[in-house]
Amino acid sequence: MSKASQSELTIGRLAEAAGVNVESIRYYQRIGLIEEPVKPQQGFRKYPVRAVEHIKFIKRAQQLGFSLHEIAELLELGEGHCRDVRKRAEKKRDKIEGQIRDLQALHDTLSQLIGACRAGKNAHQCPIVEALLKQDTPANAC
Amino acid sequence: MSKASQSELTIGRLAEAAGVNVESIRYYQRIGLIEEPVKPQQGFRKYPVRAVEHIKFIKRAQQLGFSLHEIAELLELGEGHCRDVRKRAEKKRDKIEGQIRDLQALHDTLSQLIGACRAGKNAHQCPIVEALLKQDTPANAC
DNA sequence: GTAAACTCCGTACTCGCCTACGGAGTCAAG
DNA sequence: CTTGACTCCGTAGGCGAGTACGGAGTTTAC
Repeated sequence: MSKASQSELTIGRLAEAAGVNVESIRYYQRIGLIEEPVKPQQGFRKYPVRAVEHIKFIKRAQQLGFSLHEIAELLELGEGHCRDVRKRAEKKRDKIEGQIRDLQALHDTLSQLIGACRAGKNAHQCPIVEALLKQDTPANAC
Repeated sequence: MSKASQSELTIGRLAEAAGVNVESIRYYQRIGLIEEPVKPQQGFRKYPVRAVEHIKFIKRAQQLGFSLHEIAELLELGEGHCRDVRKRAEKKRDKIEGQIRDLQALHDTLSQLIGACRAGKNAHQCPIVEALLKQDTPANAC
């Protein structure tokens, strides 16, 4: 029985727990996004359980459109003084606001178009097409 | 004087007008994202002015996190019957809704953390760091 | 104590999205 | 009619984010 079984993981178990594959973890280590535990002279590296959350955070952030570089920045917010941390967080927040606005606009446009398409307002050209390309495309149907 | 000067562009002018570089346009053509005008037996290819909007649309969509492949799909909505177009547009809209929700959640989290950091609620660790990593990181400051 | 499963490490490969290069041909201004 | 800027076309290189591989060493289960 290993006395550390619930507080330490091998890379394989970590990968499984975090839902990524081993190679990705090794890649994150290579680029300095996560820390590589020292290798014991005997046996394999051991990862703390919280590394699971750490990696999940990376994946979540990535799905939100952050690059690994940006994620590294987010993580580095941890070093340095609170004021700096806050400044950078605010900047990030502004950027996110912009993204939300853009997506919202696209969403609204799509909704409007879907409505027009459903109503069949325009017999000779599909309103979606029309709007997407502003008089471009071969155009048929609708 | 060229009689078509305001309705046709060379690739260079198109690139300039759309704010991308020539190579990108050629790349988009290669992958079939935009159509390459036929080459006249004499002279250079001519692009219609609306190609500018077309490319700008691509860049806007890209900034919203669409891959070129997805953008191609959006553009292809133009082919096919209105019902199909609408179906795909609705799917896309749902996806965008999800993205907005995620970004909004991140935004709220960041806002909350920025507030906590500003209030200096937690003397021994920066709340942003704490929340980002859930008890990870070297941690100082704040 | 041996076999299967896993880790380690380096290197190489892939895929998406460009960017650069080079030797043509073409155009437009002087 | 020449010169400089631009186009054309193919091919190569680059960066981000992995993925694959292969020959070690190590651990674990039987």
